[in-house]
Amino acid sequence: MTTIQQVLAERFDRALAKVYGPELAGADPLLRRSDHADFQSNIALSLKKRTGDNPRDGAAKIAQALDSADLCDRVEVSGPGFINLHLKASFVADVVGQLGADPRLGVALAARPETVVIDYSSPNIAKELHAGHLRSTVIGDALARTLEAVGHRVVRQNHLGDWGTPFGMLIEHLLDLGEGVGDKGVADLNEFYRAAREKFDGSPDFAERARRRVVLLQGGDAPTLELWQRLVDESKRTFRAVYDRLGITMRDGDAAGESLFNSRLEPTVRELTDKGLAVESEGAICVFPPGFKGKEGKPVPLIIRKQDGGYGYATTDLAAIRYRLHDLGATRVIYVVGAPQAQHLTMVYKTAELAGWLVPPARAEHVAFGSVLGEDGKMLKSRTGESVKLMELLQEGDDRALALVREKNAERGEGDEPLSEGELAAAAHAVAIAAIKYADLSADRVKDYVFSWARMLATIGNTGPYLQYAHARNRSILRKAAAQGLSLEAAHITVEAPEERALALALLSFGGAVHDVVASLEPHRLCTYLYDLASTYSTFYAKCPVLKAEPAARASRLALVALTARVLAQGLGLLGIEAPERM
RNA sequence: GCGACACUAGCUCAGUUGGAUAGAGCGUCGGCCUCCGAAGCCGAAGGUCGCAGGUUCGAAUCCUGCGUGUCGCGCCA
Repeated sequence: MTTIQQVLAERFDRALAKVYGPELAGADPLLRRSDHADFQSNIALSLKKRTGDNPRDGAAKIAQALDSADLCDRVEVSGPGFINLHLKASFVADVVGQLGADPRLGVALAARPETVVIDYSSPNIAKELHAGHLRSTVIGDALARTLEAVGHRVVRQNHLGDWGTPFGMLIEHLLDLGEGVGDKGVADLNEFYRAAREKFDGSPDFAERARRRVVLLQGGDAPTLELWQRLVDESKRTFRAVYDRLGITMRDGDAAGESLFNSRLEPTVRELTDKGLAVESEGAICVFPPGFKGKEGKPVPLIIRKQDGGYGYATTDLAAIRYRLHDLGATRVIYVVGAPQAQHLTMVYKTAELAGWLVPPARAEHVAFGSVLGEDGKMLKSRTGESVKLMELLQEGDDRALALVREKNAERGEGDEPLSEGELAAAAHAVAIAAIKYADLSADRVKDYVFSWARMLATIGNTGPYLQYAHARNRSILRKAAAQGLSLEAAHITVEAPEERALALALLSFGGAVHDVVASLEPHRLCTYLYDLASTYSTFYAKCPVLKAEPAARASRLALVALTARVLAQGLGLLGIEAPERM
């Protein structure tokens, strides 16, 4: 389908060619939604330097030359040189009609589909997912869904912490516990890890065994690998349980943990050394990407082989980015990782560039995010000062949401069948997930945010439940219409009332909002859009009766309602949030 | 010491990449259910966009300096 902006932009091209000649025809008309009209063009202001015209005169010339009789009721120059466009209702109606017929709801496919690798979630083996993993998991998943929706090939990568020195103590602890560990000993992973750590710190004997075990593991000793595999499998099982419950699309097959790169570490170091990028320094082998200065102005190293000959995370990260670019064929590599790692990641990219792995159009991007804070303004912790397990967080969400849904269900009016116990539980779960995810996604991700059940579960304001409510209320009308035998298909849409026009224009902005997220990797832009759509719809809902309207208006409004339901459900879906029929 | 990020209404946050009178929500105050789900809608009050310079027709947005806070800066990830 064509968008309003496309149609207008084409007319501006022609007008610019007419006024200033073909060389300016391609200039961006800078079309924006406006408080003073439906759209405004800022083109005349931006052209001042190129044409010499003062913006008001230029705007007048362009407006005069603009062939817009079929699109606009009025085109006027205003302020310092804005061109205000008041669209004809018939034009808006025509385009929103096309939107209704478009299965993609105006979300254009990417002109150039890419292979995009998204590194997100990335928990550690033998530790449970906790609140610290929430943001990466939720944001990464929303981005994965959104990029897929515009036609990119998305490769999820769960960069599990499944290798390295901690596994010495974990395996020895597993051996100490003996048989039957699969069903009991590892069940509480946090406790398992804590106990292993305690022994490691407390017993030199145990610590020595652990160190020897690490050597066996890295040497590929079969019995050791078997034990390691048991830990990995058990951990993955708990990850899967959390992902399922939270509605995360990461699957077992997406696991690409540190162990995957074990065999590539030595070749990676060799390649970097051969290329002259890595040098010996203080007994270690390091890359010093230019432009990074630390204490006392000394260059900051990426240590790719430690003094003791071992490899650290820098080597793994380099092997991983090489794998993603070369083996997976990515042209876009996205890291959904906390903001504190910004410098480290930049150094990795720089090194990958110098090594000739990361070359345009391929690029690597850090989707940085801030911390989840408790109500005390510090990092979210449980009462006992430990990290909050995601599973427990999700349970609390379900409990709180169930109380909320139950309370609202009791207030239901006549003719509105109460929800069954099963429906209540399902709705509560959907609401809880919406609350948690939306709170995480709706603000600029680089800032910290305070985790507050009261705020995220609020039924008014910019929250997940508010959007779900708008959708559910909307679906209620459609159910009633269907029960009356009214058709939602192929209705001729008209936009007469201002609320209808506002709703139509809001619906038409969906594709743009989705592509904003694709470009910026900032899901909150879609949230802001959806909240605006839901608000606009709520106003329409209050002012424009649907089922009680005259047949022609009723059919048109029903089509708008149906379209709104689709956009809300689709938009929430891109964020990983369900839109229940009833709640 | 060097660097990154943040700072917008009492609180929580937007601000379409330099455009018109800086917008929402919460909270406060005041209206709206004989009418499609009031988990809603409408209205009011509320601002030195951290501070100071600069760039230009125009700056919350770009540049410089400063302040406050958070986080990094060699063998953890």
